[in-house]
Parts: sequence; C-alpha cells; structure tokens
Amino acid sequence: MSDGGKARRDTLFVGALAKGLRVLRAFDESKSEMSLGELSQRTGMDKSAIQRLVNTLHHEGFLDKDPVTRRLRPSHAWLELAYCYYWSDPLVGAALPKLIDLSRQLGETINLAEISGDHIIYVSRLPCKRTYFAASIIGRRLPALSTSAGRAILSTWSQAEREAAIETWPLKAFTPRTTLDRDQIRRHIDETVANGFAMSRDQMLLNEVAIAAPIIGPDGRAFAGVQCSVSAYTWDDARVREEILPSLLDTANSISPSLRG
Amino acid sequence: MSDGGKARRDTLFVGALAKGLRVLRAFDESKSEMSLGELSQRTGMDKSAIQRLVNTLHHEGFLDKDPVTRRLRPSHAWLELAYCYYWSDPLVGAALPKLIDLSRQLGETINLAEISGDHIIYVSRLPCKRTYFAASIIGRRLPALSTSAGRAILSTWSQAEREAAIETWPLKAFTPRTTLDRDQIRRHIDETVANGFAMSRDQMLLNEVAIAAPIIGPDGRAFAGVQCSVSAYTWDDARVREEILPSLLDTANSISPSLRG
DNA sequence: GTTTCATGTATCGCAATGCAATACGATAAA
DNA sequence: TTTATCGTATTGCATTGCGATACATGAAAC
Repeated sequence: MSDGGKARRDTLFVGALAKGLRVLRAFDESKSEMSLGELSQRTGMDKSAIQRLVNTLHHEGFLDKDPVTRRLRPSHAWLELAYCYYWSDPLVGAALPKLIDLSRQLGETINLAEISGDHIIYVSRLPCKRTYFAASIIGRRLPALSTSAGRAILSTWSQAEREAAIETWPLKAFTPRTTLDRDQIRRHIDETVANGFAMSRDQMLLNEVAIAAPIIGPDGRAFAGVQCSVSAYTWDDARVREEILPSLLDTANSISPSLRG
Repeated sequence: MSDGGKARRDTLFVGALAKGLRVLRAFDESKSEMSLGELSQRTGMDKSAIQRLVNTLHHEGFLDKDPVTRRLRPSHAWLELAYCYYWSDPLVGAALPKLIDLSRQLGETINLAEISGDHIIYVSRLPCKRTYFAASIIGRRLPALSTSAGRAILSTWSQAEREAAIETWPLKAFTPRTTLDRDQIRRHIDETVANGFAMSRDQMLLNEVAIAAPIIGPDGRAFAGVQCSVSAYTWDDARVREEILPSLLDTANSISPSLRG
C-alpha cells in the first residue's frame, strides 16, 4: 500500500529519485501547500523519507519553505521547467504567433491543446475574457474524450484507434451536462470526422461553447488542436460557425505545414 | 570538478535525487533535446549515472524519449508542474483577471513578473502582438536590474536594500544598448522611487519600450510588478505616459489590496 | 501554568541500493 | 567490412539512503 508503486527491481531504476519526483507530484490544484505530515500522508511514505526528500528538494530550489509555518510550496523552478518545455516543443514555436493573431482577430480565448496519453493538455492559452481560473492557465490536463480539442484530434486517427479510445479512455463529469455516454461521444466524433472540426457545449463548464480544429501532421494524423472557448450567452451555433470557424480552420491549417515530416 | 556540487555530506541530503534534478536543470533554451552523451557532458556526470537517472526520469514520465533517435526531451509533466505552481501562488489568482482586462483594454502585451532572488521571473504573460518567442512564454528569468519590472519592485525597498542590489546583482548585455553602468541604473531607480513606475528602452530587445508598476504589499514592499511592453516604432514617451501609464498603475494598485497582510 | 499533542529537526547503525567499470549490440559513417 | 559512436545490459562492492527513535518547539487544552 504505502510504497505500492516501487515497481521495478531494475538495476537502472533509482528509487530515491523516483520518490523525490513523487513528492513533486503530490502537489495539485486542491493541495498546493503542504506540511511534512500532509506530504507523508499523501505520498504514503514515512516521515523520515519525506523529511530527507523535502530537504533535498528545498536545497536544490524545487520547493519553497514558508519561514514561519514551515509549509512547502512549489517554487519558481516549476515555471522555469515550463519555459524549457516550450523551447523543446517545436509545435509551440510554430503555432504561437498565429494563435496570437487569431486571438486578436476574434477577441476570444484561444488555446493550443496537445494529446497526452488519454488526456489533452493545454500547452498555450491566450485568455481574452475573464473566465474561471483553471481555464486561463497552462498545463491543465483534461480527459480527451470530453474536450472538443481531444475529439478533433481523435477524428484524424484511424477508425480502429478511434474506437479503442472511445471505449477505453476515461470520462469524468465536470458539469451536470458533461457527456458520459460513449455512444453519444462516438456519434459526435463521427460528425467531427466528416466536418473537420469539433464543437461542444457545457462539457467542462456550463454555458461554455468550445470549438476546435485539428493540426494535421504530414501523415494525416493530428496530435494537437487549436481551440476557442466562448460563452453561450453571447454566441449561438450559427454565429460561431460563421464568425469563428473559418479563421480557426485557417489558423490550424496554416500551422500544419510547419510540422516536419 | 565533475560532481563539484555534491556538497553536503548531510544525512538529510539525498544525493541521488539531487543528481536527478540536475539532469532536469541541464535542459535550457539553447539545449532542449539531448542524447545520453550530451547530458553526461553537460552535467559532468558519468555515462552510467546518466543512464540510470534518465531511465528513472523517463519511467516516471519526466522525460520523453524519441523512439527513433532515443534523444530526450522535457515532457508534458513539466507543464503540469507549472499548473500546480499557479494554484500555489496567491498573487496569480488575484492578478490574472485584472491583467486580462488590462491587456484587452490596451491591446498590448501585459506581463506579471515576480522577484526571484536577483532575477525577475515572468509568471504570467498575455501577448497581444507578435514578438520574439522568448517574450511570449512564461518562466523566463531575467536579471532584475535590467528590467523595468525589477526596478519597479526594487523602488519599493529600503534605501539599503536597493543599494545592495544595485551594487551586487548581476547584469548581462542582451542588446548593444542594455545598461551596464550601475550608476545609471541607480539614477533610474531613484527616479522610479519618485515616480512610482519604471520605464526603460532597448534593455532586452531593441526598439522595445517597457513600463512597469510595482504591486505593493501590505508592508509597503513589492515583490511583483505589472509590466507592459510596446514597440518604440509606434509609441513615443508622451503617448505611453498618457495612454498606458494610468491604467497600468490602476491595475497594479487594484491588485495590492488582495495580498494578505 | 502545566499537560498534551502535533509538528519540525536531529542522530545513528544497518544493509539495501545506487555506483562505475565493463561488456554487448545496434546503427551510421568511412 | 571496418571503425566509431551511442544506447543497453550486467555485476560485485561499499556508499548511501533507510526508518526507528529521540529531541525541540510551539500551540491548544484544561
């Protein structure tokens, strides 16, 4: 139970490092500041281990320690890592300028999402309107099947891959109207295949309309998508199709050629 | 030499973890994808060590491995960490909505910078115009003395602290016109103290005008600032002062009260 | 004010774990 | 084919990280 994930007795596996990383992973949106005890509880590791790991992480600048409460928080190093990530991902460099233009042109929130296993992750976000916090910061992972970007990406994959995803990938209710019926999702993805874009409502947030287009690679498959979020209060289907869709597709298509074959 | 940083023989120090973290740190903007050999070279650790550490990092999802070239790259986990950071930093939650409004109102790039030792780090960026890549992604660290945000923050500190910073903090030439003369920087910070905002030109990029206001905490000291970057081609001093400065100051001041005392 | 609890910090002997040298295997260049 | 380069795998040794335990500090309970 406690160290259930220790896994491989492999000689190429450095357990101490893995444990340290697991301490980093213990932080999340609901728990972003912890005491030693809380960390110990969350990770299932004993107090001594946490003490040593935390000490090391702190010493190396990966955890900040509140001088009075002694509680631990993510440090600026966590942002520096994101900075490095951006330089390593060729898609970001190719897409960002175009996304900025699009965001400016539409005046609405534009996101760049990449597939990450069975989730999508928001790699770049350009918020234009106030929205809830989680929707304006990068690095958020969401079940791919529930997002317009995920469905747009999937729509470019083979029938078999799509089907496997639809059957097995995780779903979670974020709103009372999040689609949990896989048949319904299948139908929507089929439409997406035909249309070349995905549009969804109320999936992550009520009264949110999301529309996404895949960024298609040289092999015809997408692993990323451009997505736009708008409010259902001010946008109806027809207007989204007319005023957002064309530019969104243009942008996504204009990024495709920059992907190396 | 090789493992010069091994440092403390402390019993609370987990060397294997520290080494692993140093592998993560080996990546930067100029080297964002490496082979085992390159990593070994960069970190000064031997091949075996790198092999084990990389294996572990890969297994734990902190490094992606190109299936054909076997080269290693930052993974999406690096963005997830940034996501966590945002939840842990109360300033971001308080500031972001207001920054979005400001960005929309001005139609120019707005940044949130925090002090991080003797550098500032861009925590949030809202690009509105195309600019060079590094200026549009979060997590970038720059010498505080060379940035308008850094100077704005410093201007709220005590005379003694300011002086110490001006004398000892690092400087680096990013453009031919980056100010390297500490007396000149001192004069500029003195002006900033008097004015309540900082304005600089050509420091990080030629023909870039940056203007920043400190976000003042309950104790009168700032550790963060709101900054706006515009092009010198289209903005002269007078127009910046007239059209940008008031809203920028308003925004910075409106964030201050949300900082807990 | 003393007791009690909770939490952070420090110490220490043991052996499990990570170490570095080395050998193997593939792929690419010469 | 040869040679070089780079990723992968193995192994014996002792360094290093382990976890129980004891100490310190501060807050809450009574």
